[in-house]
Amino acid sequence: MKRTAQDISYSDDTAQTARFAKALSHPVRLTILKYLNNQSCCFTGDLVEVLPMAQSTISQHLKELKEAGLIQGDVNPPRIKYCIHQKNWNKAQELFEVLFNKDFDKISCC
Amino acid sequence: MKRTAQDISYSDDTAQTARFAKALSHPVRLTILKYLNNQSCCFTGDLVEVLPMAQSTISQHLKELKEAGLIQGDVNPPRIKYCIHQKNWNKAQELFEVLFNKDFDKISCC
DNA sequence: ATTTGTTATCGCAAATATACGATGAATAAA
DNA sequence: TTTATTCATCGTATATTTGCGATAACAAAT
Repeated sequence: MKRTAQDISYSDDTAQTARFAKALSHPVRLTILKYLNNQSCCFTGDLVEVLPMAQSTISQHLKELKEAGLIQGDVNPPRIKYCIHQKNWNKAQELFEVLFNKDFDKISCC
Repeated sequence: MKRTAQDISYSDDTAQTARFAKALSHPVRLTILKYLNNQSCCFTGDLVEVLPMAQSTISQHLKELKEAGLIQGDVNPPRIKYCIHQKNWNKAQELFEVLFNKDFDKISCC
């Protein structure tokens, strides 16, 4: 019985890092995150004004960021206020730090 | 004349960060990078032994990592030695650091 | 109860990503 | 020259992503 890619199970950290990276892999989502991280929380409508794309498209990107855990939305009728999900944002930062951290005993060969 | 998502041009850093993030967004590629970063350079065959997937699939992931600039391959007939592309790897680290870095004048509202 | 403002979701089309087996290319060894 | 080894590339099938317009959902105001 042959093993294929479907059988692979990755460590929690690897899977989580990949999930975060995927959320960060689109320039629109990066723009949204930078906006939230640097300026303030905002409403969907604020982003619709800034970004030249359909409202439905932006809403979809927000959904992906929310599902990845990087942002959170608080109902503030009739609007929804989006903010960085600080705890998960910190976790993502930590995972990327670990990823880029060389082990001290790395063997260099090139 | 309507503006759509196709018209958007992003800053170099945003585009580059997105490209790096996309390369990091698959657990197999993360596994390869961790392997290279923590242990040593390696040949494609080493990865084929470690990862339970088709050789062609692994080769494809290596190609994507190479195209993203995160690794480099040195011909070492009949094999190819893959290593982290240190300069671009450092650049990626820097871009993610900037991404997660809060500006000091951030306005907190939630 | 109806209307308004805001945002999410649906349905679709096009593009991209993922994985595989089969084949090709290149070099070293026989 | 042939063979063996190693790795890339091709062709293909399936799944996921991206983007849009249209529509639904929901609370607040009228």
